[in-house]
Amino acid sequence: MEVHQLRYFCAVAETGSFSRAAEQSHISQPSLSQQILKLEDELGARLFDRLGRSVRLTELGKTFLPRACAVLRELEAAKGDVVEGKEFIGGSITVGVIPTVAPYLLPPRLTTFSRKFSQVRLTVVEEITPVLLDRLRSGTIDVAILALPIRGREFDAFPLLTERLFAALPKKHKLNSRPSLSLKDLRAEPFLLLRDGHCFRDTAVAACDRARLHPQIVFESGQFSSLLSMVGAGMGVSIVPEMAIEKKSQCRYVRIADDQAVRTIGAIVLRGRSLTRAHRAFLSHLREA
Amino acid sequence: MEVHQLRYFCAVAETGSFSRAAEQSHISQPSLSQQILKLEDELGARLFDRLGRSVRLTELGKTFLPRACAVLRELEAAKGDVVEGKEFIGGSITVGVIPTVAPYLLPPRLTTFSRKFSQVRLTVVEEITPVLLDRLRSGTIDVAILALPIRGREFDAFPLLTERLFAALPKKHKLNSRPSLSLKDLRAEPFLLLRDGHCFRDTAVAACDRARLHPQIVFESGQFSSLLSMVGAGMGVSIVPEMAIEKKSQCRYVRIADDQAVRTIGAIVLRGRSLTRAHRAFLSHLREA
DNA sequence: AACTTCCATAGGCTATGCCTATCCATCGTA
DNA sequence: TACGATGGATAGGCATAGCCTATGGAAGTT
Repeated sequence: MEVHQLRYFCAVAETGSFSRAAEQSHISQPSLSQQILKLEDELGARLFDRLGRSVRLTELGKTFLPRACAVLRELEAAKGDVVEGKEFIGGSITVGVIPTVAPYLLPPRLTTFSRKFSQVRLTVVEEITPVLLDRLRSGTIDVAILALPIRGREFDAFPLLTERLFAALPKKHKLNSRPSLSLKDLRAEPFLLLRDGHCFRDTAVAACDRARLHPQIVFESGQFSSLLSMVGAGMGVSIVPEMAIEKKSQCRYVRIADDQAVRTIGAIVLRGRSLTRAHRAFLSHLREA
Repeated sequence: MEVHQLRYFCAVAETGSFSRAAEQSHISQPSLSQQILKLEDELGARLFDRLGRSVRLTELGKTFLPRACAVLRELEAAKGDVVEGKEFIGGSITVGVIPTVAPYLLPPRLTTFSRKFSQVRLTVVEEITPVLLDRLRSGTIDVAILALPIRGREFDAFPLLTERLFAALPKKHKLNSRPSLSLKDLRAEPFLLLRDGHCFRDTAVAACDRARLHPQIVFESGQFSSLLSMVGAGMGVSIVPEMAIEKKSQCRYVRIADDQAVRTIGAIVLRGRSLTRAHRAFLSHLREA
């Protein structure tokens, strides 16, 4: 039983004539005849009485007609749903962010996005990178915003911005006046760093490694604001990305003059996943803003 | 969008794998792949995300799945309806009868039929032959019971019985003692006949014509019982079919010795009309009884 | 009786769905 | 890192099935 057979059947039922139905269906009368015959064959019963003059539904045809119509209606509805679904910018997006980005980059962009696409329900979760990657794989988040690069070809990445790293120094530190400094200059300083698991800790440690620096770590925290408070209190120095700089804190910030002392923030999605219009809108909004 | 594509789509959604779905659908994996691709192409969007390991429905696929299932369900329902409808001996039959048969032949057979096939709703209408033919054509009755033959190849006929004609005579008529008589013997008698339009009038008149008899008609009625009452009252003679003989009436009946003085009762249906099982059961019941 | 109308049949062509073989990417494992 | 296993996509060939035109045959019309 094929869709076109049902179409032809309904056309004949509607017009009361094979010829008319064929015309309406844009096929030749014999072709339509064949398909009706075939349908009747499969059902094992006649659907029409062929009287000399006209054609009339049999009892069975009468019971079959609404069924056939229902199938065609359902089909149209299905197609319509898809088209609509494609046009529609809405639905929900769940975005995951690493903690060292969450407070700085996202809030303003989320509000402008939500204003622009009020149909889209945004959910944000804050997790460290490996958790985000797992959640991308399992589909519990759609997009992750984190530090690039991510190894492997498992994800598609969209870089958003690259920021320099800064040394955070106590207010009265002797290096404060310098426009920039090398990490080597911090050799003697006690360090405050993010806790293990935070990718920016790795970024900072990598930068130190390149400078042959093996810092003594005197404090660890899960968030920059704690580190900066401690730095302001004179416990030591730290390394922070540009976006973490708090103007009104007790710290001073000096740019680190190392071309590799940067971090790149980007959005990634699971490679091969099809993106809804909402997803795409979100990604391009992130890039524009 | 074809039915088999929807089937494959549902199979993939169910099994979460093209290969598994292909196996379940008894086709090769490439064939299934092709059809899914084609479906996606027509819809203009991906229905599945092909991740390395497994396959997952896209947002669009998720909305499409229940639709596709609905179509398939409707289709099954339609098919089921037809099969059921074929098995079922029921529904309704409307049968038309001419007035000169209605009171005699039908009642006993209808009751036995209704007892046997209690699911079938029987309706009877009493009309003269041309009206019955029209109603067969228009489909407002399914079967007509009337005097054969019917001219033309417009109908299919099922002869039921052939009955002799009898002369109905007043109780004290001189011809009463004869075992049979010729119409010529009635040359002198005043005649009572059915009204014009009743086919049996034509049958009787034709018989008279063959006997070179041009009867003087003194009474006309639409039913035999009126004629017979009048005959009993001595108004004249009449011609009646065997089934119209009323044993307890004031008349005497003498067989007419003319091989052509018969009438054949039969059932007819519109040629080319498909008959339901109920129709066929009714026709064969008429013949058996 | 010729003509028209309408559905069915016949024969040929093309498109399409299915097949096997193969490719390519991913994933698990030595 | 390299290799084999798994799973989907691609390529090419074949058979079916739907469509076409031409024709047949029955019924109704002029």
